[in-house]
Amino acid sequence: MEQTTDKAPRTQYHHGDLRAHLIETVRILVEEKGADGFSISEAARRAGVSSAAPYKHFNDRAEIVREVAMAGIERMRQQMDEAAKAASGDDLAAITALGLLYAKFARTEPGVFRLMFGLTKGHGQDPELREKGHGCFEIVKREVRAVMREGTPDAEIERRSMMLHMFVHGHAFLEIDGKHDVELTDEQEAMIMADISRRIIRD
Amino acid sequence: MEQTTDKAPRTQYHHGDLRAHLIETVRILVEEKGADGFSISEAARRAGVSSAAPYKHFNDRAEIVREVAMAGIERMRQQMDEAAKAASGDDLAAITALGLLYAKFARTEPGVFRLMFGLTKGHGQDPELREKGHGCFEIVKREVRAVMREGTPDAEIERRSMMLHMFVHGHAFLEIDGKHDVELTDEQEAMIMADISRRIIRD
DNA sequence: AGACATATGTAATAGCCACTTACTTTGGCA
DNA sequence: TGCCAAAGTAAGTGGCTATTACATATGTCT
Repeated sequence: MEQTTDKAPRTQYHHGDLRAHLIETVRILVEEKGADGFSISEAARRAGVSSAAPYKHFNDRAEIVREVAMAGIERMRQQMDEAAKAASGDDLAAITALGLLYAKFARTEPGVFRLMFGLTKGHGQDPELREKGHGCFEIVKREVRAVMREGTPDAEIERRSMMLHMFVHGHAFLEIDGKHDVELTDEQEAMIMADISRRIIRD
Repeated sequence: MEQTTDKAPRTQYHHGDLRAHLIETVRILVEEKGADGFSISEAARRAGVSSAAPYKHFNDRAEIVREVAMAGIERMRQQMDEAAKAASGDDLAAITALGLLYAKFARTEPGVFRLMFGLTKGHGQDPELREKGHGCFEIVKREVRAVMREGTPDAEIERRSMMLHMFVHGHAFLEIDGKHDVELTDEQEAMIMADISRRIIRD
């Protein structure tokens, strides 16, 4: 029925769902070769279409990559939702779990993870990307509020949540960029994440 | 005497010091347009030489960019040295100052800062870059050791230093990528940096 | 001083890429 | 059934990386 095999030519003139297929192909290429290590022509070849075909579905290269980044944020938000739900209530467990998930996502999809952040100049201004990122941060704030004493002002919730985000964000990037002096085992990472959660949340 | 003006053709056949001039030109281009927003041809045009000239001094594009990143790390290390020296002894002041400097460097030279880290696939494996980065981290560890009680094991110094690095690294990237929900004033940043230093160092 | 080797420049070129234009095929719907 | 819009193709433009063959300057040795 569907022709999704890489590099194989189609039997039908029309692809079926070239747009979605290209986004997935580019996602794979981003992981294989990095965000700037592949060409749209290459993605088209893998999809079995001409190099002009992608431009029937996207204005330019940046738009395809942007879709891959958006899908990545969406994926992360879902995983964060699940992780928070699974550990909610247990004091700092949910916050620690969210931090570990952030790092795990970065390790699992380093290419897409990089895309979700440093993409390009002006990338941070894209309102849709911003909103999706905001959605992830809301999950963190919700869990932070849950473990802080009642009456804590919003600004303080925001401040603690930001501090947590800064930490896990730096950890994730240092790890996928191979900048850690010493590699952490999973246990050490879990210990550090629980430790920093306590240090940041508790007075 | 010297012809360094952009886009102007030289009067001499030989440039004088094209290698250094190109590194500086590329540094500027990296800040203006991002690491992948410019071409070596463009740098050559700005330097007033043919598009083939750069390849007399560098094997490929990546090598030029690498030199720019290296110079950036070196610049940051010098600034860290000064910052640590200026505040040393004052309990957590030196550590806070180092954190603030990290963020300030990222704001001042975001293009080069990105280069120094996420550059490309396999970038983290470059031994010379790693060693230079190591030099920066040694400054942090030295200051951490200075404020922790005597007899603290190396592993614990390393652990606290890593935690500090993770935090400031995440803060720097979230800021230059425009991902902070709310912008921090300089005062708020200084407060947060002092706060996290205390939280991470103190038991 | 003269001559040669080497360093450093240029022009021309190959191969790839992003993106456009003009044309073709196909599927859906009136 | 016939027609139109959607989605494909082939061919072309201009730019980029990198190479090759060639030109010119620099310095060193006698």
